[in-house]
Amino acid sequence: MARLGMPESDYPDIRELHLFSEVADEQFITLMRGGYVQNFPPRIELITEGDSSDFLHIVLSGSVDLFSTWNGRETSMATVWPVSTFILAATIKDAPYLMSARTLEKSRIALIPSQDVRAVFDVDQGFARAIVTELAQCYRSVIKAQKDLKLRTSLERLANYLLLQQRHSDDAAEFDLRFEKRRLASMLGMTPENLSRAFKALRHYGVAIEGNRIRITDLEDLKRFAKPDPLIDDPST
Amino acid sequence: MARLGMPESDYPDIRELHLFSEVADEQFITLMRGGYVQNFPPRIELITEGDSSDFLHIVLSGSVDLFSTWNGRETSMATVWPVSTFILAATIKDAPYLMSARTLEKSRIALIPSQDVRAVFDVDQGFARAIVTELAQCYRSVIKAQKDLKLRTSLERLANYLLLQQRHSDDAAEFDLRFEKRRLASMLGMTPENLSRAFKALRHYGVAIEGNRIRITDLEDLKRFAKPDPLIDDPST
DNA sequence: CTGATGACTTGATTCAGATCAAGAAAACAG
DNA sequence: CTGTTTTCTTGATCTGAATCAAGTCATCAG
Repeated sequence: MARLGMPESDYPDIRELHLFSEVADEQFITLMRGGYVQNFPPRIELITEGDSSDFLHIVLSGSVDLFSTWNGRETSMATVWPVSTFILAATIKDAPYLMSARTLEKSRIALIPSQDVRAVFDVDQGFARAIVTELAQCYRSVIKAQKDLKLRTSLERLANYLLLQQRHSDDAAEFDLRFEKRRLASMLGMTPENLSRAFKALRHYGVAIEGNRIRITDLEDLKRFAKPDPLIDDPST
Repeated sequence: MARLGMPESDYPDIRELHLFSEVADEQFITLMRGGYVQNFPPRIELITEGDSSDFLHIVLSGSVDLFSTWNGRETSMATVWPVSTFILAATIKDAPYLMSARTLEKSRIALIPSQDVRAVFDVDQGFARAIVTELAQCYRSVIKAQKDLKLRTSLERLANYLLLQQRHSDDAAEFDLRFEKRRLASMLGMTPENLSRAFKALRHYGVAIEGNRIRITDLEDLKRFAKPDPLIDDPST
């Protein structure tokens, strides 16, 4: 299934990533030649927390769930969409993964040996700079997630999630959820049962739901309840 | 109170930070000359979330609480001890602070203009590399905190916190808490009342408390309950 | 020493959210 | 299409933790 060397047809997508856009051609080719690409079925565990970080992973299509476990419990930490990388920090530090990863759906994943990444990082300043920006971005994302979790109730988290999804759908009044509800629940740090009840509760604040379809009937009302804050909800800052 | 240019007596402490150890002498001097040092009384707000990041901060003595607020609620995110920096990510990205900071006690803080940091970052490869390691470290710390929060009850968090503090005290059976209990509570994501009850509950697992003094009477018992995990509790990995 | 202030504890109550249990709806295989 | 499996919903109950209220203890200024 796997074969060494990335198909050249995948180069452009990866090259467009902020992380690789400033790498010198020569180094970029080196990275690509050393890596490979695999297609995975849904629900395959790609990495397990605690393992050493042998590869930087890039999601080319599909989606990946980053999750963690302790003492028999499990929680979703983040979802990775194409095209982006994950476990960059472990790769750079040459430290064990803190999270496990599994495909949510059929996914195409590029794998680049961690030692190649570290080697290019040492010689290519454009790459080093991009890594800094990426890591700073990742750090800030987790801080925002932490604030969301510590400062808000689950109902407030859901309300803000819906506002974000609406912006993501070009501010359309109607849009579909991007996940299964059970996974959305885990992402928001709640149980499926509770999510179901939360959707019902949001009817009072201008949200109508039918199956996977969300309709925002009163945006102002929802915003008044959700109190979105760029320092928590804006992924770009 | 403030005056431009860092006192040279502070150079060595800062130079020893991993972040600055690989910077070329010339650049280091530039950074130090552009910065300054201030002594702050306890409970002074140093930065406010949302403000633009004008300075990289370094705690030289004392300690600093990083906290966040939303909708009238407040939570402690982390505590910074000497000698280390904070809000590096915001400085690098030239983005607004995501957290506020206040001194916990009388503290000596160095301030280095963010634009200087970014400028040196662009020209000094050793500095860039150190920043990457530092950011990766910060990122992983927050991930661990997130796991602690999502996967454990408050009692479990306290138990693991005590184990960590014990290691920090050279594995002594007795040691003192480093904070006020009310702040410890906020750090652990619980109320002071609840912390008080939690300490009592841990008596059943080999912990004796009297005032600020903790005595671990049965380490094995406590470990059995706390189930410490290096992927959550070990700050070094 | 004495009173005042703030930190800490303790108990009673409330609340958000988890768990348990069962049914409804949707997805899917044969 | 039909039976099976899985997801989703709904209701009842339980639990961890917050809140409210009152008291104790320690610290410190006068």
